[in-house]
Amino acid sequence: MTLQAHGAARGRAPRSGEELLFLTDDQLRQGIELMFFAYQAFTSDADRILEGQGLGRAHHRALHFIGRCPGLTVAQLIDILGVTKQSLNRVLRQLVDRDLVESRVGATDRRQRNLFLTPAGIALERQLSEAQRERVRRAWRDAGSEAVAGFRRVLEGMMDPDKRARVRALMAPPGTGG
Amino acid sequence: MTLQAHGAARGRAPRSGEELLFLTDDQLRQGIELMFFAYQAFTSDADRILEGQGLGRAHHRALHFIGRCPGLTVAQLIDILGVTKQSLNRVLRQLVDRDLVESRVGATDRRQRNLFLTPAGIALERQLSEAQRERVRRAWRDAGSEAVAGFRRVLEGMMDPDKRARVRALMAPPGTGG
DNA sequence: CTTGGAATGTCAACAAGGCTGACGTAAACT
DNA sequence: AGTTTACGTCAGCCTTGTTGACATTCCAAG
Repeated sequence: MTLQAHGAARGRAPRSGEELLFLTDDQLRQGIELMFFAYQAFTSDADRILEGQGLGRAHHRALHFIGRCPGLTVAQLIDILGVTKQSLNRVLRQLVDRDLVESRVGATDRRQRNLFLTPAGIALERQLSEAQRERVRRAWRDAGSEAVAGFRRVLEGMMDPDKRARVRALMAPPGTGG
Repeated sequence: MTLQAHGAARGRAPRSGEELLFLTDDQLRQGIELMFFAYQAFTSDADRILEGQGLGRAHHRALHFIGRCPGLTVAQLIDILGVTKQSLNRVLRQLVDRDLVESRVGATDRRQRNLFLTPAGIALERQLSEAQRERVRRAWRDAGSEAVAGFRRVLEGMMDPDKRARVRALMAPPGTGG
């Protein structure tokens, strides 16, 4: 498991100041597996809570982002989640039926629907994300702040640039210039 | 529902030597979202290749780990993937039918099946993981080696300890003591 | 040799959660 | 007035997960 730099030493001209990363296929594969295993563990917490409640991972994701951005529109949520409106709509309808989410007609544009969590929705979302937060909190605490910074940089770098930009714009509330 | 670190400064006794992380709910939530978005991007590459081929993400995962650990048994693969034998068996049968995977009767224990990639399987697995490797490679290169070390530490820390141990044992070939 | 249990394969039925296509409605834009 | 946009919805399909039940094969213990 120890990352051997397999082949010959090639292309090692050191980048000025920065050390050049020597990335073997083996190391990259380990990174890929780490993503898989970490995500598997990461989703297991909320899944456990949701099971038997008639809700699933899809509902959790919707609850999360509605809680995160109260009033966001259906189209925005579709873009974030990367699903079709039909798929999201099924989930959303179930959440509204259970009084976890409220869908209000848009104020300026009345075609739009602005989504909000109800008190019950807020409570469930808190419960769900608390499980995940606890896992992330522990991992971060054990890894240290430098590792956390690296974690963030790498994960951000893995996103598609345009998606990252759109998410940034949505997540950052309007008045986040300073 | 505890968690309001927001307000007063409490529990701030600095850990000796190590800097104490101030983990607000907000920071943790950002970390959670980062996991979601990065994983979303991360899986999209292989998904694109697989679409229309009659294969899906489940097949990719199986191919990956069979390629990684040639000869591993069905039970080991079930443990790695965290699915039922029925679910895995369907995927495996499709892979065998397409001559991407070979299932050999175990040498020592003939109840077991040892799984291997065929040449065609190796080719497909390479193509799939190359897409993912490219994404990871770019993210790592842009982030620098320290960030990569942090990325790894945090993701490893997110895994369940027993799962991590089992995976380590499986992934490290028998003679990886030195 | 018989029997129990472990590892595996397989069939059936079902559910969650994706997808496409088609259609409807209301509101906004031009 | 006509077109486009945002959303809801119905119908049908696919992948991939689940449980339950049962057959097979083989190792190991009695």
